[in-house]
Amino acid sequence: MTMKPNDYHVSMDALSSLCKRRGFIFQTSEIYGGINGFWDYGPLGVELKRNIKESWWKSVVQTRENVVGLDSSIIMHPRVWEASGHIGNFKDPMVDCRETKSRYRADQILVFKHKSNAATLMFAYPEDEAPPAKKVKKIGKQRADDYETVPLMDIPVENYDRLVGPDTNEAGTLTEPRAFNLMFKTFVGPLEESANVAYLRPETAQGIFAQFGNVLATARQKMPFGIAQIGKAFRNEINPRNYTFRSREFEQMELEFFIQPGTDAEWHEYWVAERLSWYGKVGLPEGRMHRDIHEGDALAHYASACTDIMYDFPFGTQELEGIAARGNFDLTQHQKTSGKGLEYFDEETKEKYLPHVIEPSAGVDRIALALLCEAYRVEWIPKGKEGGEVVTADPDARQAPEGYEARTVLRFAPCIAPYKVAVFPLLKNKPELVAKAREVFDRLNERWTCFYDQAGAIGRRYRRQDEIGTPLGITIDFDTLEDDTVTVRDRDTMEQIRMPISELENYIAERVRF
RNA sequence: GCGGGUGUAGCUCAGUGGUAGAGCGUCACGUUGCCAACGUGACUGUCGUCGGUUCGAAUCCGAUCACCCGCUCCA
Repeated sequence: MTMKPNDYHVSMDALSSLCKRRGFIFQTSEIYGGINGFWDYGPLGVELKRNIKESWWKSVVQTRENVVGLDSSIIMHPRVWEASGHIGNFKDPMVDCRETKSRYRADQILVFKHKSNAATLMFAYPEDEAPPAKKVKKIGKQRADDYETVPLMDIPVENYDRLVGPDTNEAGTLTEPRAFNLMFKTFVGPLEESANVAYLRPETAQGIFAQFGNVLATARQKMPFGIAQIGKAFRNEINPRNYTFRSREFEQMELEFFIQPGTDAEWHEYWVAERLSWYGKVGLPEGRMHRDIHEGDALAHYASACTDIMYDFPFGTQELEGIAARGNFDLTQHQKTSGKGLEYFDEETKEKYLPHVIEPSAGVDRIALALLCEAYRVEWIPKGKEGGEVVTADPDARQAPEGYEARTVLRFAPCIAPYKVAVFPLLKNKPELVAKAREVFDRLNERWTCFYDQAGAIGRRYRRQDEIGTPLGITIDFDTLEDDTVTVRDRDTMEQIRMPISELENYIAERVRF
């Protein structure tokens, strides 16, 4: 039997409904009405996330001699954020120019406007420059003598439509001033004083840079080598949206891979390829994955390359991971701000340098969401026992066509499925079957997450497991009592094979391997 | 942030001023020899929250919160 590819997009309503119903994802503190941008993972969701993180850790850290792990604290010294540029650039109200994409501090911008308050054009300019008298003449067709200077903050936002930005000749391109500090602020110690202000980290990366010296001194690593970290990060997003995609509290998996300066391009390419291969293994097909290569203006000023790994979500193609070549921007900043030397002495070349870094930075929650979107199918299967082709349901159709019935299934890659195996006695009122099933369950449960179920008809139990993505179902029947064989039912094909209990562990190990 | 929409049982939803409902699900018992069977019974609600109008509000009004859609935004 051939399966059609998942060539349609699940509706996010249907997905979030299933996630709630089956215990993957809940709204945080739901009984109090929830909070925008925060989500909880239920019993199945937490297993899914653990599998994603463990798979990443294994692939990036444990199977590599030259990558080590770190678990840094969420609250760090505030000067970390000064060094990284997270404080300073973003604590003041900013205005953006929609046309030139420039960003200005609103309190450093002045406005040249007509003294009479007439509805003529107004001209914004930086406070350290002279008023733009020429623009008044050329674009505004007015006399500069009739104009006066006022702070930008005094201009009502509703008049921005006749405000010309500093680097443009067109009116109405400036956004209203907005505070851009997206870091959560808190206080260390019981006194809420400004001296005690601290921040929840907006990324895990800076913990790695701040401990670069200690790891270098203790881990006996030589260039190139990496430091990896998985942990929570917090951003006070203006507008969380798309289910769990943009949350205010989220989990990152970040690697800082330190390299000799000049080898940036090759290592960047290497990690893009490594990471794409990992996405394939956890179940995101090539056809749904894209690289977004940042160039020119889209590149941060310190980066020499950045490739985003994108996935086709139902709500659009969105970033799962960014892989940036950040040069030595961060180590330079921390060295400067802390006054502590962070240079590396290369015994081979007898050179001392600040290593460059390649940073693959992935969002665990986004990957979990992508895996759920990808895995979710409603299939129409022929009624009756045998034959007929399974088709992927039209997502807009409300009912299966005549002769078919709907089946909801999460086709997770087995390595990330919350439960690997479900074990069923064929009938619950036959003590011999139940006893044997418990015996098989206990044995398998030592190695894998297993689910035992004896409630209801066997077909119903299979379907329940389909809906939570359990790849294998094992049924103990009367033949088992005779010859110690069981049926193993495949989630995707719904086909069954008969197998001795003694072979089960090898078979499962092979099927669920990463 | 702006505009529109929606909030009733775990899920999907009906209920337009007069005693809170259905299907599915969940659980128990019985039945059941492999793909959402059946029977009986049980569970679940401050009708998102707060306030107002009214003799009386799930229903009308206001505010607020959350979610969805479209813009916007996303170092």
